[in-house]
Amino acid sequence: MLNLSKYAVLYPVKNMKQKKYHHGNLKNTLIQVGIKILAEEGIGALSLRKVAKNAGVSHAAPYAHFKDKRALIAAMATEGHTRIYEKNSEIIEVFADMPLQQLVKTACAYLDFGMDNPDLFRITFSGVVERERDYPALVEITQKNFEILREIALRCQAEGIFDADDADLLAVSLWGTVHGLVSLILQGQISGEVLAHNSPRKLLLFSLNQMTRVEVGAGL
Amino acid sequence: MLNLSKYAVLYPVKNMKQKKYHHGNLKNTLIQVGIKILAEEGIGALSLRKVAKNAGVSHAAPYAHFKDKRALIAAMATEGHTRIYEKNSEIIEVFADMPLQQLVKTACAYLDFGMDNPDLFRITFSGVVERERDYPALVEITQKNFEILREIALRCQAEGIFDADDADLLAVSLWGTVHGLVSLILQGQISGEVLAHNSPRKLLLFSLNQMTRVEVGAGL
DNA sequence: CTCTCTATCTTGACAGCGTCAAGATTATCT
DNA sequence: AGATAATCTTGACGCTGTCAAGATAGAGAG
Repeated sequence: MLNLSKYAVLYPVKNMKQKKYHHGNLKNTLIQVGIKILAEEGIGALSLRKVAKNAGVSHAAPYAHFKDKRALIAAMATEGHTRIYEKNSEIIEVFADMPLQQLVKTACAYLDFGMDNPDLFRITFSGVVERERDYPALVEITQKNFEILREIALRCQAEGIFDADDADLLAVSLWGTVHGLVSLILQGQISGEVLAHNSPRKLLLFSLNQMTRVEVGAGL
Repeated sequence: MLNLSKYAVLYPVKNMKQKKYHHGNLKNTLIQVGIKILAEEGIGALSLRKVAKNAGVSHAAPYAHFKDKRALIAAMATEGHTRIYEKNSEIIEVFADMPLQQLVKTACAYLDFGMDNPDLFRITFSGVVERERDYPALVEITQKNFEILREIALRCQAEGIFDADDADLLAVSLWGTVHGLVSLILQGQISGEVLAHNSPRKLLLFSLNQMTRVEVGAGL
C-alpha cells in the first residue's frame, strides 16, 4: 500500500530520518500529504497547518512555496488532472484506432477515479481555475485533458458513432454527462434504491448508450 | 429587487426596527441571510458568525435552531431544492401533456438556477445529504424533484422520444447530463474559447438533442 | 394574575484556522 | 570566502465553530 516510489516523493531523497532545516522536497511533499489527508480524513480535515505538521515542518513553512491555501489546492487539483491525463494517455495507446473503446474506457476511468478518490475528485474540479491567470499549470493540464476527449469525439464522429458534427459541442456534452453522473453519485444525490438496482458503471454505460448510435458494452 | 414578502421573512413580523430579546422568526431569517451572503459575497464568506451578525443576533444564537453549521447548510440546500421544485411544478402545469416541452423547460430552469445562484447551486448539491438520517426534509425534497424528472422521462418514453425503457436509468442519465454541464460551467472548467462560441443554453440543448430521437429546439 | 417550565438568546471561553512580519538557517553564486 | 537569495521557524493577529453557563421571555397551569 505504501510503496517506495511514493515515499521517495514524500521525503527528501538524501536522508529520510534526519531532520534538516531545509526539507529539500517540501513543495511536492505538501501536495502529496494534502492528497493523503484528503483520502484518509476527507476534505473537511484539510488545513494548511495540518499539512505542514504531517510534512514535518512548521505551520508557516508552506508559504515559501504557495502563496496561500488556494494555491496549494490548485497544485493538488493539477496533480488530480495529471493522474487522469496519464491514465487517458495509456488508454489511447492501448486502444489505438478504436475510438469507441477509447471513449468508453476513458469514461470508465473517469468514474473510477472519482469513486476511488472522492475528495480529490471534488478538489480537482472545484473551480480554482476561476482565476485562470494565477494557475497556468492547472489551466494547461485541464486543456490537455479536454483536447484528448475532443480528439476521441472527432474519431468517433468519423466512424459514424455520433450524429452531430461539432467536435467541441460533442466533447463538452460527453464530459458533462460523465462528470455529472460521477458528481451526483459522489454527493449522495442518487437515492439508495436506484443505486441498489444499478451500479455506477451501469449508469455510466446507459448514459453513453443514450448518446451514441451504436451499442456500447462494458467490454470488460 | 427587495420585495416586501422576502423582507417579511427576514425580520419578525410584529415590529421590524425595535430590537427584542426573542427574535421571533430567527430560523427562517438565518436561512435567508445565509442565502443572501452566498449571493453577495460567495461561499467562502459564509460563516455562522456572519450569518448571526447580519440577522442581528449574537454569535451563538443559531445553535438554538441548528445543531451545527452543516445543519444550517442543509436547511439552505433544502431551500434551494424547494425553489427548483416550485419552478418545476409551475412548468409541468403550464406545459401539461407536452412532456418534451416539460423536459426542455425544466432543464433550462435548472441551468438558469445555477447561472443565477452559482453558490446556492453548489450548496444545494454539495452532498450534505450524505448523512441521510439527519436531514429528512432535504432527502424528501430531493426525492420529490427526482420523482418529477422520472415522471417526465416516463411520459417522454410513452411518446417515443427515447429508445430506452427504464425510467429510473433515463432520469438519472438526464439529470447527470444537465447537472454535469451546469457544474462544469460554474466551476470554470469549460474553456473561454468554447464558451465564446457556444452559450450555456446552446450547450444544454445540444446535449439534450444527443439523447433524444427528436429535434429539441429552444422553443423560446 | 402569578408561578413554573421551557425555549430562546447572550456572554465568555477554547482550540484551530489562514495569514503576515521578523528573524534564523542554509544553499547558491560570484 | 563572502554576499545574496531561498527556505524555514517563531510569534502574533483576527476570525472561525462550538460549548457551557447564565439571562430573558413566552406559554401554559393553577
